[in-house]
Amino acid sequence: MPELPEVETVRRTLEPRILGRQVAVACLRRKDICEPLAGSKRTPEHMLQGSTIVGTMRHGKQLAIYADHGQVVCVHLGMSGVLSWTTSLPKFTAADHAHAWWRFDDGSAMVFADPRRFGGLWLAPDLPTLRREKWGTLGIDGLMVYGHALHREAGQSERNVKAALLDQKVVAGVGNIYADEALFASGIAPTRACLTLSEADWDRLAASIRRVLGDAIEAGGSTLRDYRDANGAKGSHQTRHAVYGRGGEACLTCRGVLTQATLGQRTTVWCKQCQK
DNA sequence: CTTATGACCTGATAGC
DNA sequence: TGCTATCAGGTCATAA
Repeated sequence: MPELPEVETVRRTLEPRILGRQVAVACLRRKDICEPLAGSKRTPEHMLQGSTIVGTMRHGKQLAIYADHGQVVCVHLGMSGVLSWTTSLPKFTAADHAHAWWRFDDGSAMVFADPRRFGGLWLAPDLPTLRREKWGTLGIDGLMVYGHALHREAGQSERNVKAALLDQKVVAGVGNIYADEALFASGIAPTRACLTLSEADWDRLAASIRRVLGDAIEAGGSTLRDYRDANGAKGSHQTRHAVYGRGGEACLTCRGVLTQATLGQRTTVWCKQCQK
C-alpha cells in the first residue's frame, strides 16, 4: 500500500507526537512480524522500552524510529500496514491486527497494525547496523534520484522500465502508483526496455519521479483503501492521479483511451499516444 | 549474475 | 443473503 510519499507523511505526522517521549511499555503481540538484526533481540528493551525517542528517519518506504540509547525500530508497512498515534492505548480485538504497540510516559501510544502482514518490524542496536543489514541493498531515495543514478543502476538492463522502477535496488520508494505517474509525466512508455532509454530519457524520468513524489507528499499521500497518516487522517493525492486507476478512461493530455495491462506483475496504465 | 513467476496474507467488492 | 472469484500503495524465494 504505502509508497514513499505515504511513509514520509506518516513520519512527519508521527515525529512531533513521539519526540522526547519516554517509552514506558513496549509490546510485541505477534513475534513473527518482527526480526532482530545483528546485535538485537526481540525483547521490550530492544523495542525501545525505557528509552526516550530522539528521532525518525526514512529511506524509500522504510521508517526508522530511534532512541537515546541507540536502539532502532525499523517499520515497513507492506501493503496494509498502519503506524498510528493515539492519546491512549486502545483495547484491541483480533480484527485490529495490532501486532505491536508502545505506550509512552504521558499515556499516549503508538500502534503498528497490518492485516495482510506483508510489512513488519526490524530491530537494530544502532543506525549504522540498520543501514548495513537492512537498508544496504536499497537504491538512492526517490526524492534525491537523478538520471545518472537510474542510468547506472538500470541502463544496461533488458527488462522493461516499469519493472526497473519497482525494483527498490534501482531507486527506493517508488511503487505501483508513482511508477505509472512518473512514466506518464516524462512521456516514456512503461513497456520500453531499459537499455533503449537515452540519458535525456533517464534525466526526464528522474525529474518526474522527484516531482511526482514531492507533490504527493504535499497532498499528504494517496489514500485508496487502508492508508492513513499517524493521526488517522487520509491523504488527498489520489484525486490527482493522471493515469493510476484510470485504465479505459480519457488521457488528460490527448483525450485518447488509456491502456491498461500487466507489467512487472502489476497493473499498469499508460497512454500509447503520449508515452513513447 | 539477471529476470520472470508464484507465494505470502486478509479484506473489500463485484457478479451470480 | 451468501457463495465464489478477483483485486489491492509490496516484497521474497525459487527456478530458468
